[in-house]
Amino acid sequence: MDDALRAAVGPPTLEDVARVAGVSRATVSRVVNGTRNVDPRIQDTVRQAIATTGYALNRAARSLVTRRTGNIALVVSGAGADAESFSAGVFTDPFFGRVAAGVVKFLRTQGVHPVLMLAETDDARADVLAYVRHGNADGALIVSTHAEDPLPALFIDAGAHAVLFARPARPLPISYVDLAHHTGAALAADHLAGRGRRRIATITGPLDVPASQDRLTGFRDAMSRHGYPYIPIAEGDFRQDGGELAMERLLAEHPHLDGVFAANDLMAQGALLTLHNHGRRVPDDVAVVGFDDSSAAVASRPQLTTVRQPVELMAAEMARLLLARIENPEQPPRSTIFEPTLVVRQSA
Amino acid sequence: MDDALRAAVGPPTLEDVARVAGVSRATVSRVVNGTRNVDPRIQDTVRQAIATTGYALNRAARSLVTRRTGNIALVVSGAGADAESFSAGVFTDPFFGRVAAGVVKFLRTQGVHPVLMLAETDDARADVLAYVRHGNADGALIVSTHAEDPLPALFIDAGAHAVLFARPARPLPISYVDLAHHTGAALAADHLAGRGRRRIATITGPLDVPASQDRLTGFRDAMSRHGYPYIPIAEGDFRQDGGELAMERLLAEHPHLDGVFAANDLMAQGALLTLHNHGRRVPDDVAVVGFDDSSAAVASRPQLTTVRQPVELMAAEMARLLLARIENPEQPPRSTIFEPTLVVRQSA
DNA sequence: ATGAAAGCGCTAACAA
DNA sequence: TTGTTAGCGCTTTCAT
Repeated sequence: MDDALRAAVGPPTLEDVARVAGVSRATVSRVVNGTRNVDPRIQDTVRQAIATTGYALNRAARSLVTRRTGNIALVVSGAGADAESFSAGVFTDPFFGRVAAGVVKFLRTQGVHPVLMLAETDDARADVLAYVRHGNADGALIVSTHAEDPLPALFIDAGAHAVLFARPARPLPISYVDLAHHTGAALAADHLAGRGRRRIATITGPLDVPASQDRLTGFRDAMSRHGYPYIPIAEGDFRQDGGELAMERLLAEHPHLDGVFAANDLMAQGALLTLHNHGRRVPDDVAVVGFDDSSAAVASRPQLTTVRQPVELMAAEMARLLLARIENPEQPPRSTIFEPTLVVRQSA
Repeated sequence: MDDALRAAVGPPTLEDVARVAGVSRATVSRVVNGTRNVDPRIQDTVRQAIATTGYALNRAARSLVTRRTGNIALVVSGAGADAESFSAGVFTDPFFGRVAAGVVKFLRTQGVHPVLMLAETDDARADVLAYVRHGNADGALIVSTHAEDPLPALFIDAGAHAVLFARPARPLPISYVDLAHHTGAALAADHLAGRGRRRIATITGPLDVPASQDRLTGFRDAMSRHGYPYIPIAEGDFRQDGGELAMERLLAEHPHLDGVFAANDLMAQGALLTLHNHGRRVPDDVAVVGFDDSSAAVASRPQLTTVRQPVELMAAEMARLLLARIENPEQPPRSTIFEPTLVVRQSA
């Protein structure tokens, strides 16, 4: 009778479980939260009661008192250039998909959930910041698409928790994960040199992005170790079109080149297209090495030899760093740098 | 003094705003929620106070009383085939990125936030269902990657709100958005026939997926209207590899074909590669039409003539349908079917 | 049109 | 080890 009434009223609460188990709300709460200091036999009783009532935690209620939500913001942030096309483009980039996959898979082992947010305008950035500042998420995972993204600084100023994917353009007291780009580029250089290539050029990413710079200097350093002090370069934009155009320029100025290192796979794919249009066979005439090991690497023909960036692992680590920070806010910013590996396929 | 104390204590609450504005909590709440019956002058005062205090709503507290979270689950659900590779692949598909973009952009106009979830195993599905059943999200947007996804039925049985992207394989009392695939395929057929192609074949998607079937029958119907009752087909898997292989088979059996309709752009891209390997020029020797107008359509060379699916709009509508359902749970399931358009580029 | 007050479900002192 | 109790910040009757 009483039970029937309750059933109609809503989902079971701690109170219901307590009544069924014949204990207090507090004890049930302790069991639910895995606190010690609860008699094993009572624990069993409580668990029984939880099962029979079909109890599930109300996160809003918990959140109200603990001031934790169990949610974190997964933010894709841009410099605010062309806001309209931004969202379409960024989510379509296979890179972001890998980040999302890595984050989701790690977070669910922790019972934490990612809230997807876009921060492509000043207003949107303010919203994101307000959202986490006001406790609607416990922190933010920020993936910036541009070098001068103001969002990380906003988070720092507000004292809100955040972890970045990739080192910020200017030093900031904030945690991030990144790749040893220098090492990765050296892997590419060694491979190209090892295949006997002598006239080697490189297509860089946008040079205001730290990763682009690091890949370029890493490549140059390694090549000069191999005895090639001068490396022709063409700046790209990390997109396929940019790769095509850059390759055109390189070919115009250096028609006899026999090796190219592109700073990401999308541009390498573009380079492949241009080379093909110019009748160059890959890898016979020109060897091409990409960077990332994204889906583009296996989608292109020939498939790309490329420097693998373990994006999913990096994303998981980013989430781990954030949760650690939330757990222990005193802890200073920490960063993790991952080591790249070379994946040899057909293009070089 | 009192203010300084408060500032150290935490973010401003309704109470703080009320004190500053010299009104009661209830009045501030009414202003915040846009309720009528508040004196315009008092509204102004309150808004002032909100601004000066930097007040922002605590969603957990609201959620506790309204039993709404303002969050919805954005679920990518698979049949559970190979759970491991699933997440990597699905988020990398440009299709999912477009859905996410459309959903995020629409939801933020409504002050609602999407929580990203993966449902690739039975356990994960149970988690997702429990999550929304227990009020941690107000409903779910489900994007299934396979025909026999059990998740929609689970939601229906549990009485939880959900809207699907694409009609389910077997009829279900649930809202969804979809495309007029039949019409889209006819667009492709008309275009191919209009270009004077006579020996036309098609690469289909997995034939247990409704969309694949609809595109196939739509294509056949239109072609027979053009006087071609027989159309060779090869079944693909909606991925590039599958397109390559299907094209191989088609070419082996019908070496003289001069037109191909692929049921999505990824497979069309694969077909392009195979055709190229066999020395066929596109569109001169063989015209190719894709489907989706995804990023692959502009990334391939030649760029694809394709049937455009307005995925972002469809995703936004999906979110709109869900919010409407949450607002008014009595309302029966509703579906919206979008019209495709033909985008003519270079491949046909 | 406004205010007073109850209470949403939970956690965390504090007592016992 | 367990129970009692006081809120967390908000919405929402019910009075006024």
